[in-house]
Amino acid sequence: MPTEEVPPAVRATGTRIDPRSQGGIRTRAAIVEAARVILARDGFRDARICDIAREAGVANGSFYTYFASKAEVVSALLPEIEEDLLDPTAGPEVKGAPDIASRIEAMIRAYLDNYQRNARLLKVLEEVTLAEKTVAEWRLERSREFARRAAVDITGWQGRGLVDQELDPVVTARSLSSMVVRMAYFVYAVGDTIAYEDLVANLSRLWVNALRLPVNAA
Amino acid sequence: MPTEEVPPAVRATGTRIDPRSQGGIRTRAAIVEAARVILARDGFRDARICDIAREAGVANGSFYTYFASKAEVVSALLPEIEEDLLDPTAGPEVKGAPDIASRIEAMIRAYLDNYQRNARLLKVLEEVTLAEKTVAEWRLERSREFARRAAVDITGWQGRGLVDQELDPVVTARSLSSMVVRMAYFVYAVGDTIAYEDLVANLSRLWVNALRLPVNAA
Amino acid sequence: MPTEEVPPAVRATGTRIDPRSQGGIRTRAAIVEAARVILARDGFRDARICDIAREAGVANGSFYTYFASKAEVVSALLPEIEEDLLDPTAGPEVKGAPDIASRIEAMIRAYLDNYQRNARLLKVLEEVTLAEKTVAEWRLERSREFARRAAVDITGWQGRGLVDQELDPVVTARSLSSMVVRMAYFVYAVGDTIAYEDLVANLSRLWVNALRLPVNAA
Amino acid sequence: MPTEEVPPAVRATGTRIDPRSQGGIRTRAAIVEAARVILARDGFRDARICDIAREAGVANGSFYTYFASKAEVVSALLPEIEEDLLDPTAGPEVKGAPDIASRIEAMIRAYLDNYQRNARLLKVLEEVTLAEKTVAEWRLERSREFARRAAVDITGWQGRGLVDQELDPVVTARSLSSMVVRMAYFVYAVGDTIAYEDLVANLSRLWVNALRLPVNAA
DNA sequence: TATGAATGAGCCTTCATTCAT
DNA sequence: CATGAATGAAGGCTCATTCAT
Repeated sequence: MPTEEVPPAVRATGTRIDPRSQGGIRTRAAIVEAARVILARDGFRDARICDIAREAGVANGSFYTYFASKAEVVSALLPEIEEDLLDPTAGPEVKGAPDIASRIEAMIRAYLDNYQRNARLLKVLEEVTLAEKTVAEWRLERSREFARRAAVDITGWQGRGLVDQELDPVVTARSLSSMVVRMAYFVYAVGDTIAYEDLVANLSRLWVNALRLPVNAA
Repeated sequence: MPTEEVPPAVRATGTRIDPRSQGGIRTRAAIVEAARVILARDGFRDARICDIAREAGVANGSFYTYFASKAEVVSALLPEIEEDLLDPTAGPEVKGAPDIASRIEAMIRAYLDNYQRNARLLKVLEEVTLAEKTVAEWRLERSREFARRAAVDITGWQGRGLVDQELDPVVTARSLSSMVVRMAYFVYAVGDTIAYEDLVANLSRLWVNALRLPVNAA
Repeated sequence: MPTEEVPPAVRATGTRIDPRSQGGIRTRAAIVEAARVILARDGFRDARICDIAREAGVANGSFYTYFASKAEVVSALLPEIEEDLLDPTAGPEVKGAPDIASRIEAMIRAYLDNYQRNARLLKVLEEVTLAEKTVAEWRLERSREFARRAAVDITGWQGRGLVDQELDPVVTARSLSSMVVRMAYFVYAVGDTIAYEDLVANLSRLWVNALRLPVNAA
Repeated sequence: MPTEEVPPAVRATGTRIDPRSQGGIRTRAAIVEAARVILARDGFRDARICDIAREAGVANGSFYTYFASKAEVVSALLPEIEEDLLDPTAGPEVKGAPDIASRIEAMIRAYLDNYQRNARLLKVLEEVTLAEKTVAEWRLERSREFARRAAVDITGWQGRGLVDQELDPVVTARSLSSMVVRMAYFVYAVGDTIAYEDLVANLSRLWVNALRLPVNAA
């Protein structure tokens, strides 16, 4: 038990470097990529630092040159996941849809497709969210941001009399998104079996109904 | 180590007793109750067998007289959680509501209240679901069962022309439930801040809208 | 990096057992004895827990059943060293001396002899004192206690007009003891070479002179 | 790992440069100064090479351009400490004292003052002495040298009949110095509390008494 | 000479699980 | 059935040291 005034944790080797050299950048990237692979394979809890290091082709200690913990390397992975998750909304299919209902369907479809592609990693994200407050907060912020943007649309539609005026745009956006997220989680992460087209059709219709959108509103 | 690859050597000896003596029953119950306390306090990952044993006031080894692992004691906790979760649906407020919309609101209210009361444990449930296939399956089954029951209602309403005919009753029930579950999770487990009444009002209206229920249908 | 409110250190497995069973007592004793051997051999810094465990003939983890750290096992060793150190003062040779000067010489002789016997361990003690505040405090307290007792003698002698009235009994006791301790350290721990009898003769004479004790005062 | 058993593989490459360029000299000096700061802050064991390097504003590897180990940089610090420690003896107050007793008191005062100023570093010195044979030897040599010089005085005084003829000048010098050193260590490094003036007065009187110096001998 | 990332041996520590009493 | 000490595999993490640039 350390008796010194300054507890070790304070002096901790917490200072991880921000690579300056070319090699450093490459190594860091290799570790992040390896983490993606190992985390997808083993999940957060069962992923071992040494496996990530080996997968990255670096020494055990090199992991700690760039990250202080497993949680931290996940944080580094987050922005990539973020891009993945946000792209759908802005994808060409969504924008090109002729009416709002079609856009909603395209968005749901894009979300589910993306979830399916990244199911392993998104399950890990779920796991880390539970374990790491910082990640939970990041994720909450992302959700809110996403909801805020969706809320802008909803508010616009409300202004045009297309959507139930009594709904709170932000809570509605969060709720309907949650519905999609959760169903994607059940189907792709937990293993529920629902036919893809049934799922898309129902979720889309539930969105449209829930908003009270006229069928062909554009 | 991924759940599905546990080498035999590590796997617990398996044969756990089903207590016959009075003392045995009491001991087992003490352990289950202690597990509830410790899991709520520390979460699944951080809960230690020895802490549970101490909390139960029994020796370390006694845990293994009744359970082969942490996951197993959680399984023993499951029925209690199940009751908690299912009670709401059948609560007097739900049954006594004058119309369907009120019943839905009462149900959502009951669910949220219950979630709030058991937030810690439900967060653990989330955690274990991620970690333990058996629990994930149990939970999936519970969700389906719940959805099946809700689907019966929906189907009935569809038969009476009260609800959108195009919705698949089962997928719809699962989706709308997921929406509530997820929002409860965000608000009570992750820490999002949404005013309770706003949440209830919106979720209720989204349910009703999504089903296309006429306002005063009973 | 743990994100939980309660830092791990607080929930730490700090609770080490106080052995209840016969076997437990024996094991603990074996570890303490092994620690004595290994510490004497390697010093505090270089002593490894695993070496102590092996020397004790127990598993690595068993060390932690009884002690939370190397420092803690040293603390367990302390009382034994204490006895060693205090015995001299009360030894038969000291008590049986015909006059005060002889008693002082006997005491110094006893102290040096004891130091020589335990040189390795006392060097370790020196090391731990520097590294562990708790041990430093324990040692300081021991020194003071020792000085307090010596001060009683000095005060008595002052009362009888045998000793320089201007000396502060406590500071004097501490200073003269320090002189002996330090010389013992130099000769037996650091490796200085001074003939034993020269050392005893000089230290004794310095004590007597310093106190201004008449040669044959009894 | 005990100092004397360092396996060749672990031993540093050895050949360190003796800087010829201006820059080299400055870099080396920066490292030494940084070592002084970090060692004073963290102690020998807890001081890390990388911290010293950072403090010096040089790269990690640059440390090894000039020093093969932590112990070696301490050796480089030694001469500075030496100066600090020896200066007192030669300080103006000591030389200017009217009689021997006053000189002794001035010397003790100077020593304590200096110890207080450098307490942190002197504690480190204590630590390194325990850990590094070479430093222990250096220090022993310094002590002897100091004692030798003091012994010259004592011998002189004996020749003039001012001092107890039975004392061995060298052992006496070492012993009385040890007394002062140890008390300084206790008060300034370990944290004992003795009023400064009491300490000075007692130590001075003990010196004078121990030598049997007539009060006003000059 | 300076740089700073890479290395990896090595020690610490935990805790699920067993088993003799 | 209860006890509680013993076990030891497993992984985390550090940091002195090297070496290519």
